[in-house]
Amino acid sequence: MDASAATPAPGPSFSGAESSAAAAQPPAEAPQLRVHGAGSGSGVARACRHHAYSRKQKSLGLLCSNFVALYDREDVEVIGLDDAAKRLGVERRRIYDIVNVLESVGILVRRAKNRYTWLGFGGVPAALKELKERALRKMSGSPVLLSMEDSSTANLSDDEDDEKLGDADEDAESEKLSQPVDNTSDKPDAPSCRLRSDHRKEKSLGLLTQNFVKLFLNMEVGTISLDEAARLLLGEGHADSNMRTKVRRLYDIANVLSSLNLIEKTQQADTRKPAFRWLGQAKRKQDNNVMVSVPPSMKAMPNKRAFGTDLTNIDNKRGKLDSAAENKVKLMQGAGNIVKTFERQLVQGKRSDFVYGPFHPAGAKKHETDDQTVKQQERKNIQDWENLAVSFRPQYQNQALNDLFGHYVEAWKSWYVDLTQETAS
DNA sequence: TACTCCCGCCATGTT
DNA sequence: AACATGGCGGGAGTA
Repeated sequence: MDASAATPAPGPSFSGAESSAAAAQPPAEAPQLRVHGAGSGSGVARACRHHAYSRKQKSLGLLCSNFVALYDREDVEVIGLDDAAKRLGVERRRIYDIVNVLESVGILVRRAKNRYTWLGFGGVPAALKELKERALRKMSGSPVLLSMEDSSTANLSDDEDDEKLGDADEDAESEKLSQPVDNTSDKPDAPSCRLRSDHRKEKSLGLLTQNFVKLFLNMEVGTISLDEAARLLLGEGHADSNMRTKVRRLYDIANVLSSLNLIEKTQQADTRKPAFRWLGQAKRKQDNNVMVSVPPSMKAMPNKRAFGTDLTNIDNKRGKLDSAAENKVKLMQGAGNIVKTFERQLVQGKRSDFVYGPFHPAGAKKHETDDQTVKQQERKNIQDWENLAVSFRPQYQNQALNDLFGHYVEAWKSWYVDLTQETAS
């Protein structure tokens, strides 16, 4: 049976039926699970009672918080997906989402089918470190700042997999971060090169999560909007549909990461555009949400959307599309994007929340954008770029990076010039 | 209206 | 074949 079967159908559903009635019920001592709400303890929880269907109560972020609340305890070791789904009153499918993200940041590990081991927040630093290192490693061997391991993914467009089959790009998802215990090595014929199936994994939520995180870890991007992130991860020249899908996934991921306090939602000071800022301090979120114990089956709400009967993906052709436009993503372009983000922050100076990374360029003061002429500003910006170039470069420890940076600077500059010309016209 | 993002169909992978 | 995973995108809630 599939997810739907595990779905606590509206109504009784939770009758226990399961092995241990105990397990079936949110354990009394179990941490309280929360429900989003404007604080008024009353309303929200009950809300569902009255067809006040609230999306927020079902958000992945909240689910994640509850998941963590449920398992972040000493005595927890093994986590069963079914059990989790049951306790949290959601369908299995959602648990996969959560678990994939959590695994990506080292909070748990998949041990076997249906079985995960809780590592806790203590596992995060190491996971992040590993991510960062991996990216750096890759960086030195690839022309793009951000590990392209997956960005390539999409670029290779959805159908011409294999292009990167034997690629030296090894690890990519290969390690999928974990999987230590089972499989991996046991693959019957453990082909040394990637399987076509990897193609699928390349788009996994877990991998996407890691790359999203890397964006922060390596780029020192203070904040980034999901569009930007998607663009960076995808590379230029992608069908809108691709973009939209990626962004959707990023929303999912961002919500989970937010609930872990790894990132936080803010706004790009200038554009007002929603964006996320890296916090890096994974921990249980302590918001003032109402604490209520989650009813065994939260799905009791009448499904406004009448799912299940819906024929959504009719004609769906999963792998399709993308007329595979230009699969060849210009690496420099990728870099250019990264820069754009960075540059925008610099240029617009309004970004009070921009945080430079460890290699904070001494000369890159954030200039306050008052009302002086744009021209002046532009001139100044260009200069800043130069300063940046100087102050940045020495920071790189390895030569490859160093050279690499040179390219970027050039690209940035030319990009910037283009931009200003464009705007001028 | 645009932005968010839940939901579950169904392809793909595993046993 | 049955079951486990999880990509994906429609379209409903929210702002």
